Formats: sequence, structure tokens, C-alpha cells
Amino acid sequence: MINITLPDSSIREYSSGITGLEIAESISSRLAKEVLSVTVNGEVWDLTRPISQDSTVRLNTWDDKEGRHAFWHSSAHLMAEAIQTFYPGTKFGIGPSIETGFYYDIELPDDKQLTEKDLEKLEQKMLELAQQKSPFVREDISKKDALDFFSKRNENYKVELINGLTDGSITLYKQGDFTDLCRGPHIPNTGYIKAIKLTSVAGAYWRGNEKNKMLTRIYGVTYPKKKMLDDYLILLEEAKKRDHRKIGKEMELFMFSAEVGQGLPMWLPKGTILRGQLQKFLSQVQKRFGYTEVITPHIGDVKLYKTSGHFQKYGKDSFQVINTPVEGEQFMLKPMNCPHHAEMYKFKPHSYKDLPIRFAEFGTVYRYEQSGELHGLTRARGFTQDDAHIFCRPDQLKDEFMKVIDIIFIIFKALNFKEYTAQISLRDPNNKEKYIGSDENWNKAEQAIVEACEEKGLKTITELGEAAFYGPKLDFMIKDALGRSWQLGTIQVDYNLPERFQLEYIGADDKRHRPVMIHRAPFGSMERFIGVLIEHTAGKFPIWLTPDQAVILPISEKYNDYATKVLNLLNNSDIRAVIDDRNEKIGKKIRDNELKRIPYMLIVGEKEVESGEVSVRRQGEGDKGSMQMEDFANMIKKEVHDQLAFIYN
RNA sequence: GCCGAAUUAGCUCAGUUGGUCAGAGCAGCUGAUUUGUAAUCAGCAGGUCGGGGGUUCGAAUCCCUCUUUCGGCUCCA
Repeated sequence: MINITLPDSSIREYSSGITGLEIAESISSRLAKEVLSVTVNGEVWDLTRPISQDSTVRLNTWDDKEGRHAFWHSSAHLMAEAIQTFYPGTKFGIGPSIETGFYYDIELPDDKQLTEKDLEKLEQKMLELAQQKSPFVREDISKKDALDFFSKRNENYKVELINGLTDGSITLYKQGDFTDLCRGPHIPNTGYIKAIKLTSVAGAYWRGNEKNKMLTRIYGVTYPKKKMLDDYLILLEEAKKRDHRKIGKEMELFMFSAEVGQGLPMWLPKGTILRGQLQKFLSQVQKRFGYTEVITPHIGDVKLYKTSGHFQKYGKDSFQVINTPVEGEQFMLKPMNCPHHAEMYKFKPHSYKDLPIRFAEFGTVYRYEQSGELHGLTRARGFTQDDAHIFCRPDQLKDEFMKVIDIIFIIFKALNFKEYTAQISLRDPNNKEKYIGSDENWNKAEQAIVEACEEKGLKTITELGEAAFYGPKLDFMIKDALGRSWQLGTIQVDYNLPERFQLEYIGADDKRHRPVMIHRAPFGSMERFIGVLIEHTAGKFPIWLTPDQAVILPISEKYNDYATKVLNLLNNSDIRAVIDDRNEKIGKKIRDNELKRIPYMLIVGEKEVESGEVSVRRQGEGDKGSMQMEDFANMIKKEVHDQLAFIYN
């Protein structure tokens, strides 16, 4: 007999060789139906794998990541089986589960291309195979046998994978006529899979390396119930409606033009108001934190970027140098603001008492991003960073770093961003040539970030190889409508550029010292931030940001003059309002997405003209009754103030 | 940059095997209506079918190419 400890700390006794599924059955028949995988002493197992020692066990259902993982990973195998029946000779790469669903990378025989119709065909086949309820059978195999098995089938990708594994830890999984190299775990049989949607085909490099062959990647998602798939597809549709590219067009915030060029956003009047409000907001916050604003040009001498190291690292992938009538004179569009700010620091000698110096600039930069990577506002070729560089003494570093975290929190709070990931991005220790600077400096910088985060009690994840080339950073990632993660706020510690630019200050000891530099952009860039903000709010911004705070609707043409008078009065009290004088039925206007995103509606007609008031309706809240313009303006001002009150405390 | 899918009116989209296929709705304009919270009526106007080549008696439709867009990969200062 063995003792099984369950998550609630209760201990049950079972005979040795009991399986996860049997444990579930002994608890309740309903659990037995829902359970998908089992975690045994921290390792996720198949439900049908016998447990022969005392163990801590957790049964994973759809609500657990481990349960969904087993389900979707099994679905990848099912898809592979379907692919194999239609296209014998297909070579399989890897087929993992992802956050939602799964994919499989494959090389089809004769470079066959898959179309939408092929996907439907595959879906049908998968359903058919699922109905056969083929069990997933696990088999331990020696490295030699595994190599033999896959070599015989010309499965060179699998052979490569096996070569990287240690003998004794290799397992195969078989279901129906399909056998795959796989660590598992899997669901008991294919019959669990009831609803299937293959979502897209894409190219993907083998092992993620650009130099390798490009395989065909098929994405899919499956569910244990048909209804769950339907719900997911509806959710996807809803998410698409929040796409910032769509809303940006509808609200006339920004545009792109093929004539101007790819990846170069242009801000329309309303978008400019929105962006201006955000800048004003951050400017105010920064002022309180002791920043001073500066302005630098959009281009710089190539020599500047050679000093900084940017030219050597990115020169050939950038917008190319700008020549002048003078032979040998070359400029570059600035890809970042740091070199300019470093030069500004050198404008005059600094005492240790002057530090920290904080130069802030909403600086527009240009980067030649690969064409396939461009994505609306979130990845553009010209964008404006809410940049600042803090030059400080080493003993001030941690404190300064933490103050930047505070600024980021103020922003997230003001815009109601609750779900973010704080990522410490360090250098890849196995790939040091990608970075500039000494080990000593890197260690100091990395340590400073880790300590500052600890002291702030910030929950972080750590990624190796994600650092900037001159220093490690702390990045704040936020997801867009479709769940794609974007880096917004970033704080970077840099010991290297101060050295390259030979920045110094005179210490209390009357000797020259090197300052440390913090690069930081709490929004990341105005463009990306607004892109993500649009998707989070679906275009319904907090009232202090929204381009039009109120829309004035005259119920007929007769009242247009009065509406104009209202507009003027509001504009004079700094309320952003517009007239919608299309003079049609009010009900018809309300359906417009454009109007739905304006917080206040002011209806004016005969009644209002007589009383000299406006009828006020707050979107989503209903009628507020009639009031004087002045009262209305004060109401908006109070709302704005309330939303931002916490900044002033 | 790579793989794949697209590109038709300001917007959202139809358009069958190449032959009344230049279409609809919304927006716009002109009238009529003067209306109080999700669609008032009538009419008009809008497009070298993304650009350029080609095949064909004939191309929105088939082929090539370029632009831009979308989904991924890679990249991301």
C-alpha cells in the first residue's frame, strides 16, 4: 500500500500501481470525467501511469494549466496523425501546446502548400480519429532504438532532437497509427477531444533559427465541449473589434499612408489631442520627480553613433546614413536619444552635488524594423519615446531606479492597467559578444536591478538574453486584445555609455568619477502605449484623455445656433466638446461608434433654449438632468480631477 | 527579411467555371420631414476593381512583378 497526499493535505491509502484516473474515480465520478492529467511529486504525468510510491498528487482538470497542456499537446499528436494519413512522408518537427491551443511544425512532402480547404479536411479527419477513442500509449525506449526508429522513416528533425537527449529518459507515445517522440503527458485517449478548429498556417524556422529551413506551422485549438469552442470563437471576434488599428480608424485618431511609407504613423487631429493629454500628464508627473525637459535634433553625426556603439551593432540594419554636399560628412536619423543626452550632460562640468541630473524628452526616433514585423502603432518605424536619461552617482542608483518604478505605477494606476508582467531582462551569459562593456559593469548593473525590484517587493520574471546591448533592464509587459504581449515601460541601467562618452563628475574627494546612467521610458513609446491603451479601453478612454469629452446634439436644425453658443462656452472653460449637427433623429446618432465613445451627450432643443441649460446624459449611466453650462463644465472638471487626484497626493 | 493569406466606393463587404459583374449597406450630397435617446422618406453622386506587365476575341476574375495590409516566424536600440 502507498500513501497519496492530496492538495488539501488529506492522505489516502491506495495499493501500489494505482493511477491518477483511478484516484479521481475513488473521489468522485464527476472528477474522473473532468480530470486530464495528474501532477505527481511536482511532475506532470499521464492519468494512466501507475504510481508505485508514496506521493503528493494533484489532479489537473481543464481549469489547471497542466490539464489544458496535456489536452492540447495530445491534440497536436492527433493533428499529426491526421496529417500523416493525408500526407505520408511528412517529417515532423515539434508540436507543443501554447497558451491557447497548440501547433505542429512539419515539413510536407514535395513542398506541398496547405490551403484553408486542407485545414477543413484535416479538422474532419481529426474528429473522425478522435471518435475512435484511441488510447495514448507511453513507451520507454533506448536512445539507440529511438534513433533507429526515426532514422528509418527519414525523420531527420526527430533524430536531431533525440541526439540532444540523454539515454534512459526517452519516451515514445503512440495513438492509433501515429508514434511520436514525446515526453508527455497525454490525456488517456483521443475521445476527450470533441471540438476542433485549425486556426492558421504559418511558416516557422526550425528551432527558431533564421538560418534553418522554414517549416510549415499549423495552429489549432481544441476543446472537450463544442460550446467551449463556440465561446472561444466569439471571444476572438470580440477581441478583433478592440483592435487599435480598427478603432484608430473609426475614431480618426491616426492613419498610415502607403505614399508616406510603411510603419510611419500620422496623428490625426483627435489622436493628437489624446497623445498631447498623455504627454501633459507624464510631464506633470516627471516635474514632480525632479526631471527637466530638453529638446534634441532628429539627426546626429555618424561619429556620435560610433561612439555609442549603436552604429557597429545596428548600422547596417538601420535607415542608411544621410549624406551632405560635403564629402565624407554623414548623419543618421536618430534611432535613440541617449547619445544626444550624453552630449548634453557634457555641456559643463558637474559636481557630485548636482546629481542626479534627469533629462527628459519626448524624442521621436526612427528604426528600420523588418517589414513583416510592423504592426499598427505597436511596432512602427518612426515613433516617439517618452524618454529620459538619469545621470547619477553609483550610491544613488538604486533609489533612482525605484523612483522610476514609482512613476510607472502612477501611470498604470491612472490608466487602470492591472495585469502586467514585470520582466528583468539580463544578458545571455553564453553569448557575451552580443553586448558591450565589462563583466564587472554588467554584474553591477544586473545586481542593482534585482535589488531594486526586491526592495520594491515587485513580483518579476527573469529572462536571459533579453537585455539591451549596453545594459540590463526591467520591462513592463502588457497584453493586447488578442493576448499578444508588448513591452511598454522600460528601465535600463547602463555603466557602459558613460564610459564610452567619458562622462564624469567631481566627487567630494575632489577626484573625477564616472556617473551611472538610467535610460527609462515609462510608456515605452507614445505610439505603442496608445495602441495598447486603445485595446484595453476599446476606445472608451478616461475622461481626462478622451479627445471629445462631450458631444452636443441639437434635436433639429433650429437649435444649431444655441448648440454653437454651448460649444463656445464649454471651449472657454477648457472642455473639449463637438457639435454633431447632422440633425437627424437622436436615436440614430447614438448608434454611431464614434458617439458611443464620447463620455457626455448634451441634448439641446426648445426646452433648453428657453431655460438656457443643457440636458446631460452620461454614457452608460443615463440621464443627469438639465443643468447650466457652467455646472456641466465643473462636473467634467471634477471628474477629471477625481481620476487624477492620487497623483497630487 | 522569410512562410502564408489578402488588396473592389470614405467605411464594411458581395461579385459563380473568364462573357449585362461595376454591385449592396453605411457614410456623403440634394430635397422632404422637425422629430427627445440604437436606424424618417425620396432622389443624386462615389470606383482605371492597389500599380505595372502578360495570357485571351474578351480579365475584378488566370499568370508574373511591385506596393500596401493581415496572421505567424525571425528580429526588436
